[in-house]
Amino acid sequence: MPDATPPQEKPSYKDSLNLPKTGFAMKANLIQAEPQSLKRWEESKLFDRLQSTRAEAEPFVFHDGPPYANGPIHMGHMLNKVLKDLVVRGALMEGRRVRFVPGWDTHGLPIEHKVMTELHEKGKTAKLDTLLPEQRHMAIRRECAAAATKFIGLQAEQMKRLLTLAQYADPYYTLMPQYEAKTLEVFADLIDQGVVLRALKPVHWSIANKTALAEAELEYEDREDLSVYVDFEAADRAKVAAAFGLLAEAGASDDASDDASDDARYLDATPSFMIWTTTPWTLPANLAIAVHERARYALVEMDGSTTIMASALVERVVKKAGIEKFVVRAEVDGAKLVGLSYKHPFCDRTGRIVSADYVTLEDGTGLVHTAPGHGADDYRTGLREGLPAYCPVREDGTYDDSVPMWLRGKSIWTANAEVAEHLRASGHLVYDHRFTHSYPHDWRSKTPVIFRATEQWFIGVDLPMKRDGKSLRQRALAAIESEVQFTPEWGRNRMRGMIESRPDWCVSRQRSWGLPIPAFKMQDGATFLTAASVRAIAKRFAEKGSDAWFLESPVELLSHYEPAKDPDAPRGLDITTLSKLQDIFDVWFEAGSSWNAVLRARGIGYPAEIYLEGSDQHRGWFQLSLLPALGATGVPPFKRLVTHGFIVDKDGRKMSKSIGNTIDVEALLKEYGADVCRWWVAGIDYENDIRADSEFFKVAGESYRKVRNTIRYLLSNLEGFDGGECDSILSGLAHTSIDNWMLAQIASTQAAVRDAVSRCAFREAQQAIYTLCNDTLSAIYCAATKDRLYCDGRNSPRRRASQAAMYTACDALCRMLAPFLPHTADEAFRSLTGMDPSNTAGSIHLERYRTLLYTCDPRWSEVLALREVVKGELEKAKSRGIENPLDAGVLLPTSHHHLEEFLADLPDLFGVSRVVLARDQSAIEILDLRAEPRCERSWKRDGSVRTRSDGGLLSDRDAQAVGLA
RNA sequence: GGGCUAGUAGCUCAGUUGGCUAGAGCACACCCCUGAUAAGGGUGAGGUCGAAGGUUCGAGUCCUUUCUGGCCCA
Repeated sequence: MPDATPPQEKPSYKDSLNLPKTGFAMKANLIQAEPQSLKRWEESKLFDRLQSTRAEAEPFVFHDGPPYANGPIHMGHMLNKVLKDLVVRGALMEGRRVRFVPGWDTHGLPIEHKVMTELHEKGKTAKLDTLLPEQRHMAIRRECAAAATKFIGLQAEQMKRLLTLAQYADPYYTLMPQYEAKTLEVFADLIDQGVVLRALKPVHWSIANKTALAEAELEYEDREDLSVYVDFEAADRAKVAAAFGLLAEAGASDDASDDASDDARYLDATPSFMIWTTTPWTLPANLAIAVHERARYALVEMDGSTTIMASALVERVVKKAGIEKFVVRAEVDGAKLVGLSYKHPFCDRTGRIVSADYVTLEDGTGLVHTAPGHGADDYRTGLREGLPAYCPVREDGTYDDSVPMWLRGKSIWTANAEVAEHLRASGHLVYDHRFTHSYPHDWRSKTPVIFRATEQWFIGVDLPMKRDGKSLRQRALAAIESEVQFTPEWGRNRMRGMIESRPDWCVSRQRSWGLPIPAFKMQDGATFLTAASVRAIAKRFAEKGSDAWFLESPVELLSHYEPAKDPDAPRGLDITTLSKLQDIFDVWFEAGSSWNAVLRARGIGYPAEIYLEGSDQHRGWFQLSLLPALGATGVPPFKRLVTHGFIVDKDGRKMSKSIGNTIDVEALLKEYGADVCRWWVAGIDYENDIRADSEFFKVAGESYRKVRNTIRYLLSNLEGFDGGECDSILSGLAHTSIDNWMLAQIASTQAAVRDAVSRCAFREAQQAIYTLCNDTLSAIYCAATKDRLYCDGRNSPRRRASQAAMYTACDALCRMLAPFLPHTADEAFRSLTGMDPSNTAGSIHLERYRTLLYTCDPRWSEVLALREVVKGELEKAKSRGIENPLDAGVLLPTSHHHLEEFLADLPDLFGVSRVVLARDQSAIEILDLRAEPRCERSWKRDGSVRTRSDGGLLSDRDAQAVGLA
């Protein structure tokens, strides 16, 4: 049955309210909107305008470490680039002039190896090998340059998509002629300081291709080799005896008795040191035997000979050699053996026992054959012991004339057996056998690789520099100690340790894809390289690029060189007879010269305030920038080093493609947008490992939405409000008003954010902003002022004051958020200031922080504490049926009467209808107002509600607002 | 194997020089609001501080050992 009487028409006041309204959408739609912001900034030349409008501003020198251009960006790049952008944009908001030039590392083996692999797969390497060396270099270099350029383009687009602000129109690449020239100038400065030297160092060497190889070019394959146990006769029996606490021979001691039992005290045969090696061909280069100082060594008598080896290995060795009887005469720590000497079994020299901590007791004899010219460990030991990197093997794998006659000119591979036979014949061979092991091979020729000492260029870290006689190591340690700040602080220890223990820096490589070391060979075989000649070549490279090294003659290359003006020019120098050497620089030397090639060459400033990279760069870019810079300028290139950790998966394990736990940056950007990704980065504790999982970005997205919604709410209450009126309205604000309290919170938060950002404590800044949005604004201020904004007359002073406060808050929030959320902050700012879409020039990113001087009454902490207590009481009152706070009133006891000045705002602050300072009240009491009339417009029961002339139940305030006095 | 570093609620993190019942936020549960509404507010539960031992009146904090990760070397 249809209802006969229609529902009674009640007066509806909804239309008379000032309800929120804004064009700022709740849904961010970042995926579509961000590219539009990006386009607007690009078209309005935001970066350029920031340079020109701040020409006079205090510069902030910040420098980009060049990532390697060999693939799309990954999570590590995203982390690094966003952190850097927070630094850049943070400084911009402080009003600084920031010219951040993005850079790329373009030379080096990874690209060359990739290119060579591709050429190999296409069957083009054979053709390459038919070319003359310089043509071959050029062919490879052209391919490498194309590959590097391709990846730079890809990475730059991805970095821009992360909304990072940098001089993308004019980046730096290490392959640019100007950059190459500036790198050479650093090298020339180091030559001037006297720290560049040429010395031997073992490298992986392919005999088949007569070339040095890098680790990445090795393939490990099984190979059968000859393994030999060899006795090296001690040079001085007495000293060995003494080391083992024995006497050298019977009667050597005056007080020796004739007692036959004392035979045990005598060592009457000359003992040998037994070594083991799987490369008998390196025995001619043996210069030392290494022992471990803390390992035990035994003096063993067996089959008529006396031999020294590690105690732990005696049984195994004896068993292998098939020796039946043996006696351990004495034992001693390796430390006691250090310094003893021995006779080389077939070369006319003695060697000595040295200490090395890489000696293990897993294989062999515990005494390690050491040939500094043929092994990496051996070389290091040799450096420490002052032994030369002696290498009697020529580049074709044959011995030179420094070895005994019977080996000269022989190939090392045939020498393996011959050496063993020779040792057997002379009685030095204890045991030999053939065995199969994993051995490095040249990836191209598939032939076994050897370690062979070759001439290399070094930067000596212990040589005194001309400037002040200090070495690079001394200067670097001093800089780390007191001239550079570290974030986190432990970076200082880490880097100090690395500098203390680092060897000379080998800066030469035998490759194609890199900056040539501009050294020449003179007719007499001497090397020609002076500071002046390097500077002359630098000029030439600046004009022609470093390809000139492979395309031009020495005369052309040295066209800017004037021997007469070069005090270091060698006597009898004849440029026309020079030949070019073919080494290139370690890519780290190029990257490590960027402070000169970018900061100084472009007039940006020196040194940089901050270098910010992953913690792996303590050994990499940081250290290898510090050393050249200290050499060339005497001053560290950075005032502060900030490092971040590595991205690991949600279980804390490193990300790798093979495990399949990587996160694709491109996919993240497509799903969440850059602002959310940046919000995630801003919130992480970047100093340590950073766990990442796609789920975490959902959380960041939620947090972002909270901030966005708070801004949206502020904007929605500012419809038609003119921000220009803020100052005049707020100047009359009562010190005890909630508006003033909120503005004081904005001011202190902004101060905290600025401080945190300047310290790169982005997480701290982000949390302060989030708390401001979530607590101060959303939960407290906006909830409290909702009533006056909605229900007061549109132009009531109370409403206008809150609008002015909200405008100021929103404006400040945009500025605080600008570094973190470049798109959202700009979108909000443009909405706040009423910018037309056609206005493409205006942007938050041209602004800076505004000084906010608001402070609030100190009693506010009491008021807020009271609010917490009241919330608790209201919660309890729910059990009495008072579930809606607007059904409640609050009686405040006498003890709170000193808060009378705050009374006007207290009902709104508590969310209740009425607050009364009661007389003779001892405790807070919640009043049940449900029996009182409820205003049909504001839903408050404030005691003034009564029926008005239109028939509606309204409070006085609401009646006035709708014009019903 | 060495240097540096981390391990606190399901998750992300705070916890000054050792000092009250170890704090936030998110997520979760319950409630309110329905005039920020694919929003907003309130309340609550949740931790033997990686493990073991030690110093101390008292240890998340200091010492030793150890386990599990990370970066860089070897």
